[in-house]
Amino acid sequence: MKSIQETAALFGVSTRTLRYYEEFGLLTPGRSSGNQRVYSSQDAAKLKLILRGKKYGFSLEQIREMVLLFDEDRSGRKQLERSIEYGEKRVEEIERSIREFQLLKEEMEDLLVNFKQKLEEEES
Amino acid sequence: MKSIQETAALFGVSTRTLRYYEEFGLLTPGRSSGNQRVYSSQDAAKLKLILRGKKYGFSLEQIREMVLLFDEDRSGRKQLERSIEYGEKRVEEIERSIREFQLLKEEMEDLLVNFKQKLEEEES
DNA sequence: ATTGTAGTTAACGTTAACGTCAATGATAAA
DNA sequence: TTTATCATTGACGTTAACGTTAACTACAAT
Repeated sequence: MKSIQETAALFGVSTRTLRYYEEFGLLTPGRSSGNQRVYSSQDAAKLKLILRGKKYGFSLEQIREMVLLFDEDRSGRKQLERSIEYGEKRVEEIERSIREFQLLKEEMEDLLVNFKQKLEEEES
Repeated sequence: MKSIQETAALFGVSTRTLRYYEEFGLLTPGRSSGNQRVYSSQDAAKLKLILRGKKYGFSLEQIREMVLLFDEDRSGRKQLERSIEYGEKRVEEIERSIREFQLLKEEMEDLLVNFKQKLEEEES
């Protein structure tokens, strides 16, 4: 159980960010007797996923959908099945992303080879 | 040589976007006798790179740096060498991105396995 | 020559994802 | 118990990447 400051420092984000994520419905830390936010390790795990998503350009809206997957409060089996289905779709999307990233990499490598050839031409 | 409309339609962006990219210094199409923008195939190739970058969450600022790599007007050898160095750095960054994406994928797959186990437990 | 569509610049509007106060309440240290 | 932090909820400010509108010009077709 950590305070908002500790959690923010631990993940390198601002406290405002944590409050915003809560306001946005992404994170729902508990409250102390004096109404102060307390972050469990569950919350931390969730935050880790959120930040990983952010790192790769997903919007908070998309992340919300992804994170809802990992909430325990799914009601019943149908919900669970739909969650799995949705999760598998996401994995496919990520696989597609990886492939396209690889393409981007290859394109850049090709262009670099061109550049190097130009350098060698100048040499002679 | 295409008009702004044709180019925009071809790439699925708005004309405003093309004008903004120019204003931002990313794209520099030629002008017709009547001062209207004309896009060459070179411009189109550049635009393609820009959009690919965007797709993966790079900012226009970062893209500007990347795209400058591919401009022909590099002055002299030193510039070319620096371009290559910078390009190789980018490739490394992309490789790192790919690795982390793969991690994200694996994490999600693990979570899906957990979900499925829960489903099976309910079954019994 | 006129009409309709597409183009131009300039300027203000918009949304996401926070940053930054301000006014006030909670907690820990002396 | 006072003081110094740290917390809370508004509310307004900010930046990137365009959208939208206005007032005007170019061009293609009839």
